[in-house]
Amino acid sequence: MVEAEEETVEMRYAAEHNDETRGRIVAAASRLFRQHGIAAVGLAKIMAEADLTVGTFYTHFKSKEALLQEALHQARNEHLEQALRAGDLELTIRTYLSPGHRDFAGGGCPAAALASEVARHPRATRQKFTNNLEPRIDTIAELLSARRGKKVGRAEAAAFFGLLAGTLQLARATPERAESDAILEAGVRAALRLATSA
Amino acid sequence: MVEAEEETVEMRYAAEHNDETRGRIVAAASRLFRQHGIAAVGLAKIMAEADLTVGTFYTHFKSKEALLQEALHQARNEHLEQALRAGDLELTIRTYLSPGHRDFAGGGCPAAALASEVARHPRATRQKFTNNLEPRIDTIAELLSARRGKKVGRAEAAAFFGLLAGTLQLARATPERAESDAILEAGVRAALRLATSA
DNA sequence: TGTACATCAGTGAACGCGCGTTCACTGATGTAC
DNA sequence: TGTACATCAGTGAACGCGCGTTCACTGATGTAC
Repeated sequence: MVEAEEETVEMRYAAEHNDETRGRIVAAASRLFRQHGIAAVGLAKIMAEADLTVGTFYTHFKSKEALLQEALHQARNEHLEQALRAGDLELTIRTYLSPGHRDFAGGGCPAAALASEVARHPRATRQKFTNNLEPRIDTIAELLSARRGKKVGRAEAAAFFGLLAGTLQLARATPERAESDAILEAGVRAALRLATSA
Repeated sequence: MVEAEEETVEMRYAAEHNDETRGRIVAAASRLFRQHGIAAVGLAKIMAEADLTVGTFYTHFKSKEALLQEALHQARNEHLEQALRAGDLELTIRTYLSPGHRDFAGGGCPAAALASEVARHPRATRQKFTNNLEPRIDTIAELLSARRGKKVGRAEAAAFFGLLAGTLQLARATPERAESDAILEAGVRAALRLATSA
């Protein structure tokens, strides 16, 4: 048998067309999952948000779980990224624990919105979730190290991040707005104290 | 018209029988909600867990939402309560951020398990959630005040509690056990530092 | 003490609905010639 | 440059399933007499 040649017949849609559609689905899912929770959002709603019908979903993804993994991989919080990129820990804290972030979960931190739900999903999904968090936590570790003048490890940075995510969640669950605002402000003070202590 | 007399015909099951059944349903719901999430647990599963059939659910509750409110009202974490009652903040922290608590969400803290999901429920439900947390947070405020030798308010205690809940959630979502354990330990150190700082 | 019976907790089947997923089909795309 | 046509993204209806909720019925309970 002679070498089987790769006779790929090239007659499909431009690759960028599919990428663009796939990206629209992931973006819609990422936003809707964070806003309403994973179980509460159906594929029909996601596809409608991406201006498509349900049927074409399986052209792009193997299952809802696969889409979730992709959505967790891609989820970004613009404002937070910006503050981290600027290397400004105090701005990061104030941005994270702001009324804006509290009231706009759809574009916010995936950890605050989905951590407890993701914890009940398959290992592969949890892995995508932590992979997404990892670079952010590493950056926080660097910023904490610089502030304290002493090497701060990843686990310690994760605990610091836990303070931010947990406090935002409590603020979101608190029905009284004034009380919720107070929790955010107290969270900022606690985070700053934790960032600077010996 | 003469005064309409209260001619209550007394011919029903003993009140304690109904209370006992209702309590069994709430206990099952409280455990299952914390373990698998609210949306993921159906009434049939809850009623089966309470050794009843679905049909009788509406004899005891108006709706699933009403049961959820009751379950949030009743949810207790035995070990944590004990540590708080003992007035031991360090034991409270170590109990909360323990592998046991991480691996046993069904009997654990409702905030760590359900905060982000409850945040998307009606105001009345969120109120029940915060009502449940309130005495615990007040106790933490007292313990923090004693440790720091300075009055610590409720919002600040809530932020401290956010650190515990958020860190436990990250530990639960982290697939690598060693990494998860490290996050819990770092959380304990961070909480202790936060508890004692000026 | 024994019996008749009103109450209502509990049963189990059914309701409409939205879910994730499948599938036969349509029609826009872009290459081949 | 124009046309024929293979590909496959997209459509829309259907699948079985479990959901929350309803309801006609059953039968254990415990009081009345």
